[in-house]
Formats: sequence, structure tokens, C-alpha cells
Amino acid sequence: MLDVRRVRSELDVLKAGLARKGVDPRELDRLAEIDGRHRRLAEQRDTLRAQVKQVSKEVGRLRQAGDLEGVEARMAWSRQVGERERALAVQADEAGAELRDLLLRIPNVPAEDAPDGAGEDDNVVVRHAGPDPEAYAEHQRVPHWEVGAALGILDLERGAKVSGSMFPLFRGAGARLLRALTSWALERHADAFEEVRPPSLVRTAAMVASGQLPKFADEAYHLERDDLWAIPTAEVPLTSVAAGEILAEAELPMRLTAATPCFRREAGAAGRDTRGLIRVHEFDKVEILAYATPDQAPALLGELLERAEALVVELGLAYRVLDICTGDLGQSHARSFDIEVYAPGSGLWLEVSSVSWFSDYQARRADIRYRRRGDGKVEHVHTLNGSALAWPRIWAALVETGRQPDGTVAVPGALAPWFAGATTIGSAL
RNA sequence: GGAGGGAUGGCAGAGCGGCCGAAUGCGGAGGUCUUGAAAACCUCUGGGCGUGAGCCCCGCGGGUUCGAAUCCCGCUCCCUCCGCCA
Repeated sequence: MLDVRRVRSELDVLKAGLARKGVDPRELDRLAEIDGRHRRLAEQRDTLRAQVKQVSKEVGRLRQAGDLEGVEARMAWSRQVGERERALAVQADEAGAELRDLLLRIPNVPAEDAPDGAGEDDNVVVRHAGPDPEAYAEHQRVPHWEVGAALGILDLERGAKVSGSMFPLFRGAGARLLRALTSWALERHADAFEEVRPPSLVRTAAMVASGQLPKFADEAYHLERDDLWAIPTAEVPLTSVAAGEILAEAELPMRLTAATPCFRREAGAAGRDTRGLIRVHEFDKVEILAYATPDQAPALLGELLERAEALVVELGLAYRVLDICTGDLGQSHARSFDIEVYAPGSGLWLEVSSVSWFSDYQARRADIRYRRRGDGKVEHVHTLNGSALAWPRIWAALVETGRQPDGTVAVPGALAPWFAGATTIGSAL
């Protein structure tokens, strides 16, 4: 969430910044109004409270001295003031709750250098590598759901039987391919990232901290009986690892990586891209995440993007990198880059990674701070994260790109250690 | 799931309803001394809100009271034992 103090000191700057995300400036006026009301009430409450405290101390003293009349008089007075104090406290709390609720819904300010734009059509392609979409051969023009069914490595019907549509079931070499991707990616990040295996079910507080709640509750699976949420991404548990803590600057940047299942209801996307693996309710993903000082953040954003990109390159996929425009940035995001791979059989660019910088927006929600080395001051960290990578869409692109004239699929060289000598899927395995 | 015990500052650990935002020890920072270091001694050392007076925070949320770290209720987490279990 935003720093309320900025609402007081640089309201116009915030309005201008958030206007780039399409936020109505009147939202901020409302925020300023509630903040002012809250502060006035709190001040009045504190004044009364100070009086009660002072008089209460006198009561103690007078009782020691044996002045029972003085005690009675002050207790009566204090009772009255206390009543007014409680009434004001209720009002102040209401205003405080309203303020917090609004604050949790107002998006992060985009970074200066994020490109302007209204929506996804205005995202900027900053890099493009690999064959052009037209350059693929005819045998690569088969969609992955057909390739997968023909080779017996993807069984969407059985997945649907067990859990419903958009719950894929991988078999044989198809399942092995997913496992290989996860192991390989974790090992590729092991040089600088601590591997974590976090819980996949989290408390409401964790969902609020990273920004999924309160706004996007419909997108997440909620286990009502236990009041737990199925994580939509490892970002959620990893961001809350340091929640409520004050880290030492020497610990930063703290880099974490995790492979987890991800669950998404896709409530807003009913009927769109439902074919094959393009949009599913459950998928596996390796996430990389960092806590950093504000100074470290820009370099880390580049580092995370490089890592995600390197994986796509090693898998031999055509891809492009998009600089996400202000109108398409997520609520918590200050800056994001997406990586899309080309799937020649489906004829689609598929988003397989989103690398983002959240400035101190998530850290404020999660209350993650660090103590500066020099002056010992405490301030919020910056958080950054990225997928590296999301596997079902990679699986789709890999199967389509690697399809050979005989219908088998070539195993990417990077994954050879997991395929026991086999170089193709479909023949031997 | 059942029974009991616990939660206090970076850590350990005191705390009678009022003089407790909190003793003491350790740790950390600075200083004196020293050629340097150690030891010793001295000082400082939680977070948040507020322009300020001041206010809030002793796991979290309520309550009792003139006044709550301290009493009452609910919740969470940790430990021990029993049950169940991959």
C-alpha cells in the first residue's frame, strides 16, 4: 500500500502517477479526506486519554496520602472524561478502518520509466529472439493437445474426469518432462537463490500482504472450513516469509526460489483460451524472489529478468520480452516485464514469465523492514519477483516446437539428464 | 481430536492493579585506558503515530477498572503427554 504521509505531502504527484494507471484522482481526494478526519479524531482522543492517565496517577498518590475525598472527586471526573474518550476512540477506529480499507485497494504508483499505455495492446516489445512465427515447418504446426493425445503424454479427458476442465493430467514422458523442468530450473538458480518449499495453503494475511486480497478474492480458491487460501503463485508465501520482521542490511538482497503448485479460479476468463494447457486451474511454477534495499532493486529487476530469459533461451524457444505499460500493470506492480514464448502449433504467444518490481508496496502491507547500515534507520524493503518459469505453457511450446516429421518430440538438451539417454518423446519411452 | 504448561526488548530472564515502555544479565555501538589487543570502567542501545504537548505497542482481539504487562473472556502460536496418521 501507499505511504499515507505521501498523501499529505505530495498528493498531486500521487494523482499524476496513478492517473497513468487509470486511477480516478477523486479516489485520492477521498483518501486525503478520510486521513484528515482520522487524524483529527485521534488527536482529540489522545488529549482526553492523556488527562485520564494523569488523573489516574493522582488517584494513586492521594490514596497513599489518605485523602479519600480527593480520590473520590478525581475518580468521578475521570469516569466522565473516560466516557467521552471511549466515544471518540470508537469514531477514530472507524475512520482508521475505513482508511486502511481504501489504502489496501489503491494500486501502486508505476515507475517513472514504465511505458504509458491504456492496456495490453500498448505493451512494448523490447527484445525478440528465435525464429519468426512464419518460419516454422509444417510438422511443427500441430497444437500441443493433439500432440499430447497422440503420444499419450497429456490426458485432458481424464484430468477433467477427476477434477473438471482446465485441470490437466500429464502421463509418462509428459509428466517426466514437467518434473525435469522443475528440477532443472531449481538447479539453475541454486548459485544465488536459497531453495524454499513453502506451504501451498496460506492465511488471509499472506494473501493481503502480496496484494491478492481484498480486491481479487474471486480469483483464488478459498477453503472455507479452515479459512485458508490455495496459493495462486509462490510469490504469496515467499513474500510473507519475512513479514513483520526487521532485517539487517547485510542480509539484503535476500534471494529465494521455490517450486510450487499454483491455483487460479480464472473466474474472469470463462471461455477464453480454454483449449489445451493455455489456461488451467492448477499448474506448477518455479518462482524467484528477492527482498532488497531501494538502491539494490533496479539491478535485481534486471537480474531476475536475465535469469528467466536465460531459461527460455536454453530450452531453444522463440520468445519476446514485453515492457508492460502503465495501463496493464498489476495493482501491486511498479514495473513489469513479461516473457512470451511462441507456440507454433497453437499459433500463439504465451506468457510464461512475469518479472516485477513492487517498490515498497508489498513490504508496507507485509510490514517488512530493514535497518540501514550507516545511520541505523529502519525503512521498508523493496520486493521483486519473477516466474522462472511457469511450466504448462512451456510444455506446450516445447512439444509444438520440438515436434519432428515422424510425430515424435525432441527432448531439449538441457533436460537430457532426466531422460536417461532418450532424445525423443514418443518412440522409446 | 483430548489434557496440561507457556508467549515480556536482538537473546536470556524479572515483573505487587498505580512511581513499568518495563529490573538484571548477555549481545551490539561509542568512549577512557593501551604501542596494539584483551581485561576493566563509563555512556548509549526496541518499534510506530503526531509539527508539538503527547499517544500507542509486553503474542492478537475484546472486557473489567479512575488506572491493566499484571484480573476476566475469545483467538493464534509454541512446548509436554495421550489418540490418530504419510
